[in-house]
Amino acid sequence: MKLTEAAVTRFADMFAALGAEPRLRIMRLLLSAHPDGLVVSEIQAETGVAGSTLSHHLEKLKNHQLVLSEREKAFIRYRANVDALEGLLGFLYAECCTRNKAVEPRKIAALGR
Amino acid sequence: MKLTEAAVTRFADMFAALGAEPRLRIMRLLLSAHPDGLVVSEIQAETGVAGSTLSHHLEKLKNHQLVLSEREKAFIRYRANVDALEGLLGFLYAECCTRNKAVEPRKIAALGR
DNA sequence: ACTACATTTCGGCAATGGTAGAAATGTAGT
DNA sequence: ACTACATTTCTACCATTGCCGAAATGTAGT
Repeated sequence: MKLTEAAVTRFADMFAALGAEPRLRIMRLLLSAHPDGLVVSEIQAETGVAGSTLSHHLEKLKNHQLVLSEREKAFIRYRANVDALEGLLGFLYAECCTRNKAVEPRKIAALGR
Repeated sequence: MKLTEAAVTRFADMFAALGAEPRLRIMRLLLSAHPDGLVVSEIQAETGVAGSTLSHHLEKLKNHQLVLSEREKAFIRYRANVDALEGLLGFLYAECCTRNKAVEPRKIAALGR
């Protein structure tokens, strides 16, 4: 269970990366084009955001493993990292309902004092 | 398909709500205690965050439908809104690979690569 | 009504994040 | 080498957000 300590931070960052409208749009765009992906100029044409802004968003998505990129001649192709997405979405439910009926509320409340 | 215009904003906000470490912790805590949920003081005891801070986080989660709350005597009980979560997680993949299945001569020709 | 407790609201501060123009870097074709 | 194009870095600005102590509000028991 100690694994989750660091994991929570990592996954929170991944959720945050998806938590900005332009980036969520980009993510869905890349998913719709999966597994081929798209090059930056294509993404820019569809989203209409400034190049520098787009680059920052892509960098953030990449830093948090949500997308992968590779050079392709003069272009750079981005694609969704579906494995990382699976892990992210699964994380939330990982311990779902594990406490069911296991502990009595009063005892937990009393722990803080 | 233009449903997604407004939806992207809404879901981005939901992802953003999960994109802060304390809130992700709270969310997982509530999920682990699902469907019973927890009252605020219990959440506070486990997370250790200041009461006012916790209240803000819970408010944000609630505003974006990620949690539900109801009064229970002097306490307020929060529980995870699993339906909303389902919708959120499903949203990402909603149009996954849709471009792939569209018949495009160029892509079909390139399949051999 | 008084008291104790649970939770939220208020006020303000420090840090982060989104944005985009301009300049820099990388890549390919001629 | 020169030119055109794709993408990123630099820089700066403005808005948002997380944080918490103190005060206010709500709730129940006596």
